[in-house]
Amino acid sequence: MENWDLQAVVRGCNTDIDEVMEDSQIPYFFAPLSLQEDDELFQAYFPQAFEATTTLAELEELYKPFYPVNQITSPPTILASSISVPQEVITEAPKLIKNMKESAPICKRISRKNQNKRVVKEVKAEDLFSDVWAWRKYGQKPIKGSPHPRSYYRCSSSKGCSARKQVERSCSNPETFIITYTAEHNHVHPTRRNSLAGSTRSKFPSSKNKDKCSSSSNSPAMPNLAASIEDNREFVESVDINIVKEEAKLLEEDEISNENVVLGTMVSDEMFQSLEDLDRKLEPVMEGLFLDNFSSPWFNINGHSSTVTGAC
DNA sequence: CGGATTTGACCAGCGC
DNA sequence: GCGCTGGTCAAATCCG
Repeated sequence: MENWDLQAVVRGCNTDIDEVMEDSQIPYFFAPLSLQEDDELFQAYFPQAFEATTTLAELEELYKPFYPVNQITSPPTILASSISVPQEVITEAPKLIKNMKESAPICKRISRKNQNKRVVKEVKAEDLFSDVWAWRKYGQKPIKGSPHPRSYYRCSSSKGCSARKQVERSCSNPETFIITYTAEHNHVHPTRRNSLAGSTRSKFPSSKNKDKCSSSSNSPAMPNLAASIEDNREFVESVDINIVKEEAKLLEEDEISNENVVLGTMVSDEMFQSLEDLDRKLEPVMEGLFLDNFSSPWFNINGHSSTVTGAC
């Protein structure tokens, strides 16, 4: 939970927010706010989690930095005392958001060229290629400010597929990698994981490659190579047995990813689980909250006022 | 030999 | 307009 990389989330905040908000009916509360905004919004709605007492004037101050002034008639008035928040939410939520804030690296602007929807996942090294698609590497670039190069892959499962993914080692947690999926597959899932056939070179290198890669330990294509070779061998031996099981799992992950797209937020699996737990606990609270406050013009869900120009 | 990776060159968007 | 930077191309090379 504490190791997930907020770079992914932060980048997610920079996706085309207007587009996401237009495509969805998501209340603004769950829109991809910047971390600062998210923190402030949460603090505004759950002041008990931060302070014992909060005045309405202070609440208004908290709102100021992130609601678009020209859209606001009057910020929603919420009596802190009227909100009944479960104790565990009060204790867990601030930690979660605090972690988000603290571990958030410098926010990077999303690609200018590719404005397609993006999904970012943080995975461990052994899961780097554990999806049903076949990926062909077509480039690698050192990224300014990052000690690790970024690798570029395109889908080779089908000719003409525009799906791409970028793989970059996490700065905050070098044992994990940030995968950014760009564009969408224009074909169905392969019936079998044909990526196994096409990517053996990256997954299970020969001894020659081993030497080569051991000299460049930060090669994203060969993460933690020495340590994972044995794991990879075991993976090969068990893959036929596990392939159905794995694909089921991956399909499930795909669904989670799709959900992330809808939310316009990119989270690691651990993070997603935590957010889901938090969401479940908040659900009864938020239901009433939305009805009372989010139907007001202040939350212009479908308009174009949701452009966020916060800390990112 | 087919398909993969590597890597330098090139292109385009953005900020100054 | 220019430089920086990220993304892509494509030739060379590698591997099964």
